Amino acid sequence: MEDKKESLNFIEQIITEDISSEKHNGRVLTRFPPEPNGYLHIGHTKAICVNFELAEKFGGACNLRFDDTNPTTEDTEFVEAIKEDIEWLGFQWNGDVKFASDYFDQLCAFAEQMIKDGKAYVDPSTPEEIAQQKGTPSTPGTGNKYRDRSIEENFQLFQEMKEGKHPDGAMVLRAKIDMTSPNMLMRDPLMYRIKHAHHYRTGDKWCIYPMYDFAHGQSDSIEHITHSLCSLEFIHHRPVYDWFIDNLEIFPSRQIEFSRMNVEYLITSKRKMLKLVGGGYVTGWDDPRMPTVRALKRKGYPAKAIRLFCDKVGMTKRENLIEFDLLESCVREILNETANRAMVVEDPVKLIITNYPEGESEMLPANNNDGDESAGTREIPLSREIWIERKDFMEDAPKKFYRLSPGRNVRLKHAYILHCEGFKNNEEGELEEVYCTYYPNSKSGHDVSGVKPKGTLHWVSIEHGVECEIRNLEHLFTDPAPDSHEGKDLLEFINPDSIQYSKGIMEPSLVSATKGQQFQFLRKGYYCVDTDSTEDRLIFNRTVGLKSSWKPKK
RNA sequence: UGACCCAUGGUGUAAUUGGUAACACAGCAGUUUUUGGUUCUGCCAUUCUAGGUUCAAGUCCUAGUGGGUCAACCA
Repeated sequence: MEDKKESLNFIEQIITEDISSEKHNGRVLTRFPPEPNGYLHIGHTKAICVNFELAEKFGGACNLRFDDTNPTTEDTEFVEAIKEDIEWLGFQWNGDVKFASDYFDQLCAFAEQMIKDGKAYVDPSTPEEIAQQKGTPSTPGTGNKYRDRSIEENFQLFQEMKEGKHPDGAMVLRAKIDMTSPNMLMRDPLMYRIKHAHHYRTGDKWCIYPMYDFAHGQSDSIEHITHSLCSLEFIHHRPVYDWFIDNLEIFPSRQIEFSRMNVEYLITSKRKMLKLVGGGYVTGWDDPRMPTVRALKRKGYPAKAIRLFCDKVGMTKRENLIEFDLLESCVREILNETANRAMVVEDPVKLIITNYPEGESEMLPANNNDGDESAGTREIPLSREIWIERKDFMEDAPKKFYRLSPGRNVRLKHAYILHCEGFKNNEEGELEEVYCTYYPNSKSGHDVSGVKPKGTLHWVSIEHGVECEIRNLEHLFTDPAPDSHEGKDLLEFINPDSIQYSKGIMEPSLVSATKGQQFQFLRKGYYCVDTDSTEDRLIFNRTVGLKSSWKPKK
């Protein structure tokens, strides 16, 4: 039992081998390298968990480095948001936050070294010409005359680029690798381009900026990253990554790729998310239906649940589409332990306990969480008239309907057993009132009535109940993979009912609930106090429903 | 007309590295329960195809099939 062999995923195996061969003296340093040009989403959480947790598992650390080499898309606002999200997820990065822009001087020196080694050249070709000369994946590219420029001339031109003597797009610095490589990225990749743009950190100091391929590996190397874990889409960059490290003769960081995580109903393309926000399909980046980390948080998903989910999803190089059910199961698993229970009635119907004395009420004790005594207790007021859910009464009920129906018994949670005597419909034929008697000797915890009802209902005293708003959230899309349909726009799959607003009546103890606080509304689901809540009106997001084996058919 | 990555129940992963295909989620049935929640139990269902190596192949080799990826002065 104790010696159960723990299985390692393929990255853990690599790291284990590296440690046992004393590569880097057994040191493990990973990094999470976002570009500060947007908010983190569910897809990022996988990369975050992998990098931070693997480092921790092997006694190492994980750097947070902002890959900020494109001044026109990046902003300090996103730096702050990303840091906040990572901390919320419960991770602490190694030392100070790092920035690729802190390495601009070093990167520039690397470039000059490449030029002096005859391995880089300045090319004034237009983007179209460069693209054309690159060939296609199935046909080799051809070099141009600038490849053979002299070292002195290249050096001179690069200085001019750096000094701002040339306009944007006039020329680029390229690595001289192999224009006939079957790997397109090895066909003399661009190292530097001219951009007379203000950088949010370096200001106007630079007018040339390194490209990803000339910044990422070198930044890893500068930080002595041992294992640079990234998603599969970068696999073709690895030869470039290695080529620069080899030719610069710098610290040999190693890139390892894994498949990104795709989750049903959630999209992770920034462009597509922007479409949702920009088009008003959601209220913003933190709309609880969005796949961003801040949206999931607002919806009530605990950080622990998201991490549990990432762990359960595993680690491979395969394409995947993970069922939304797995995510929800993780959320329920965490919330079941941590969320206090409360009673809230949605779509209420009045129930009158006809033999309960008018004008009287009593306080009934209730556990906040039956599975966790430390969660404490609260008191719930009961009076003659209460709200119950409309769904909990049926005139002609099937045998398996364990709720209210004329002649049947049912328990009010934390209170007494009721016997249903009758009901009244309004003129439209809708249920208006339900009439019951209660067994005074059936009080919860002191039941000597001998009555054994099949079901238990939640309820709220009409006199004491407080109104709130409930936002019932569904998938934003009607299709589990809305962006996978060739020729069809994502917006064709928008779910028009992805958010439904309804009124709820809550037990009075909930009035002191604070933003972000999570509850299980008995028999309903898990709910979280939304940030839109005000002093006098609480708003709850439905985080996830409870599982239910009762399915009323037709 | 190229290169690279991948292929195990419905889904996601595992298999002591060549030795009885297992875990989780979902589904179904039951148990427990003052939540049709929770708990617990059981059931269902798996190695892409064809060759080869081997006493033995999910695992190694070859070919095929299928899926994915690769061209931005983005990262």
